[in-house]
Amino acid sequence: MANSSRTGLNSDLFAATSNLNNETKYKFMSGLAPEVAHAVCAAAERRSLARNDDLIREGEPADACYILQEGAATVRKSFRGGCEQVVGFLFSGDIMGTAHLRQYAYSVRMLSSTEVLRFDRRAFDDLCDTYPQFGSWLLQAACGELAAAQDHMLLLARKTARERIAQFLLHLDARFEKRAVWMPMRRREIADYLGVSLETVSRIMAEFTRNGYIQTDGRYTLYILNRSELSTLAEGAGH
Amino acid sequence: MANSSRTGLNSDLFAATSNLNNETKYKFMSGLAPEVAHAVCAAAERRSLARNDDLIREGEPADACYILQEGAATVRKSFRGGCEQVVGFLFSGDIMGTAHLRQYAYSVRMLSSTEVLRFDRRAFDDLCDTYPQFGSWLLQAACGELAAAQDHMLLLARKTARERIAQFLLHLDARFEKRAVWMPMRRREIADYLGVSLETVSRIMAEFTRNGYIQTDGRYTLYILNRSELSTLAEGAGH
DNA sequence: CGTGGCATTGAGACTTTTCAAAGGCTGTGG
DNA sequence: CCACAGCCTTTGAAAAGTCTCAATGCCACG
Repeated sequence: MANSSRTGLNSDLFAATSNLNNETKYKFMSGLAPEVAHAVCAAAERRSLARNDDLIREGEPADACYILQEGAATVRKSFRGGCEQVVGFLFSGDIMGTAHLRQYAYSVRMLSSTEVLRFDRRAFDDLCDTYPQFGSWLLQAACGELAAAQDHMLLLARKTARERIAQFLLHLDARFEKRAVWMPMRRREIADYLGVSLETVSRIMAEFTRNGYIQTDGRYTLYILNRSELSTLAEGAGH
Repeated sequence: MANSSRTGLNSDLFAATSNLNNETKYKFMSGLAPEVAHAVCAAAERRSLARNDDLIREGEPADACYILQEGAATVRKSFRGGCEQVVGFLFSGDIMGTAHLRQYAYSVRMLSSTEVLRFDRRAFDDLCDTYPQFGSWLLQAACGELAAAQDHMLLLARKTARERIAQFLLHLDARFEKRAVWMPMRRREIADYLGVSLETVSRIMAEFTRNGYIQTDGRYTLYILNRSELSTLAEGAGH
């Protein structure tokens, strides 16, 4: 199920370079000079987590950063005290926990069993000071995430439910080179992320299936049958 | 109209330190060591712009970064080819144009006459390499913006029009220390930013005025009369 | 093989949008 | 300095899309 060729969410950087430099131990570090990559690896500690484990909890002291090595996760923010809202999905290569304050600004909960690299915050800051290249690499990644966040805001602010779901499915598809798209998240989580009700997600995916745009195989596997029609829908035909 | 005590949008960093270190030439640089701040200033070039000028255009080569010194601006992304969508507002202290790619990912259009500091991209990168502290300061700012973007996603994904507008007005209010809130943007731009129609903005602001929560004086000036009631509304009473 | 969570489907209700028209402010030109 | 023109805002009524509530069905896991 887990698939090592997935590239990161919100990370054009990783996607652009993921086929190069496979000599480096971890693909997400391609782009860094070998000695920098080596120093970064040396500072990391491997950890394994199971589905539904929380790697990071919003509000707790931000004393470590993580890079997702294998698996998938949700980014959540608490909302009106009780509820939690999904504001992003993470896949391998994504960075987690680079807070600008003392506390984490969001929670990260695993969608599958995962492997992460843990960086002690102090060690991480030292790496930035010692290797400016690492710092600017991180800055690039942050700017990329910000750009992705702006795209998502646009989706949330202006698109219809149909457009949102078409775009979401295409994004997932683009992230996997395989024909089958891995969908480890629940309807509830997709709905939260896209700002619609879970019933609407269900209804529109049923509609897409009826129209022959997609096909599902169980809960976790999706096939895109008509990419161009979905693209047209996602861009908002008829506006 | 322009007001030098405004702090930056999306910039808790600036807000937190804006009352300290007034010896430094530009308040947004407090937090940086004096020699770093000096080097940064030396690399900057002042520019003035008028209302409706575009500082940055989406898709053009990203060969400079800017810091907004005085005034206000909108961040825009093109949408369905023709239209533009407002994804953010900028005030003094905010950083613009730190793209992770070769091209700018968004446009920046001025809402008022403004003063900006221009940094040649190469000079900017050199500063990052020479002064790791500057790089991490930028990273912090980027993480802060990302956190703000996530908050905004939450607003767009889950809040009602009434809640969105209440939160928006409170955010504007928090950014100014004065009693009067400066609102240089049009209804259309507020509506885009909040993901509602401009008529809805108008209707709900009229409702807030009827209820005695706010008071407007011309198009550009707003007074918050009942902060606590607006807070309750913004958090979504009754969910 | 049962049980509980998750997904699907339907019908009615509600918020918000769209379309349309009138009113008011702003800034420009005389 | 005043008047006018144009744009922006306000307000109303009807329509559309999405949500909520509710019941049924399916699948995975113990």
